[in-house]
Amino acid sequence: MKADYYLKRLKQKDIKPTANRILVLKTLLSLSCPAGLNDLEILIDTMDKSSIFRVLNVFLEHNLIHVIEDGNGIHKFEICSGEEHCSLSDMHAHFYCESCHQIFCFKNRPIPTIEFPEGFVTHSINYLVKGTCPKCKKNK
Amino acid sequence: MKADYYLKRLKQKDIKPTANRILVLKTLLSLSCPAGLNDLEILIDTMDKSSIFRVLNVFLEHNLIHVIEDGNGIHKFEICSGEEHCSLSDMHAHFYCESCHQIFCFKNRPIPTIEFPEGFVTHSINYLVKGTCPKCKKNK
DNA sequence: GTTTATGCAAATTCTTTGCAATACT
DNA sequence: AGTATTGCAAAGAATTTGCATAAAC
Repeated sequence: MKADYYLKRLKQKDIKPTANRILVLKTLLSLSCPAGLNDLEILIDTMDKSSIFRVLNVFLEHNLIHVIEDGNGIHKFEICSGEEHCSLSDMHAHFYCESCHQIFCFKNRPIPTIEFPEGFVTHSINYLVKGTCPKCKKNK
Repeated sequence: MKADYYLKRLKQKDIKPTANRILVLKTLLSLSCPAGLNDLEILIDTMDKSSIFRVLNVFLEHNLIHVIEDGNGIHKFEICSGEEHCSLSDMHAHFYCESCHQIFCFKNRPIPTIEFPEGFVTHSINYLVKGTCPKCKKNK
């Protein structure tokens, strides 16, 4: 049944379900934080990094995941929460701790939107706050 | 007089003014968009890339500039607008065109802030909207 | 049997560092 | 002289591509 769920998510976005794609999806779903390519390579030791990379690209193109950039120019990938459509209201704020380099998701905090001039079409929004997390604040 | 202005900006942030630093500052001030290391290297052909890199780092440490990440994990640097202090209210929204890869600054649009739980200390905020700019929208 | 996906290796791109030479005070 | 800055070269880190093999339909 869990397996069915993965298939469903992939089929929903018109992604042909291969073993590797299911594996990547499963791994992303198991995490509470966005994961980078490196993180995924460590978590999935049966797959080559380039294969993970290509699977992520397929996921991106089909709007199953989206990218956020952590504070260091590294791409982190995150499953779109809405099963149906990865909408703007889906996007939430992230907090990057400059001390421990961890990313925190604030799913309950939708990103406030801004009005742009005529002609600018918004696809996605990154709202990243950089600072110090409670843990690192204590240890100082 | 203009030259004095550069010196003033550097001195304000306790940065020893060298010829190269003035050059980088001058270049950054001449641009309306955040510039990446590569852009700067092209614009400043008298300086080695590593020197520009190190100057930027000095500027960062002294809060003369801040980084924003464009949509592709590339660091773009931008002068803090306030001469006195690079505050949160200084930060503004950016728009990244996924088609022509250009970054647009919306200096008049301050970033709406979000409440984080107790203990999270905010240093800076990146608000990056990705989408299609008016020009690229037309050419499609 | 044709198309699609995968793994390996290597190329690219961007960032960062070591070190010797230069400039500054 | 002594410290800080710079340029060159090369190392690192992350991403991306070419190509031959393997899997799927």
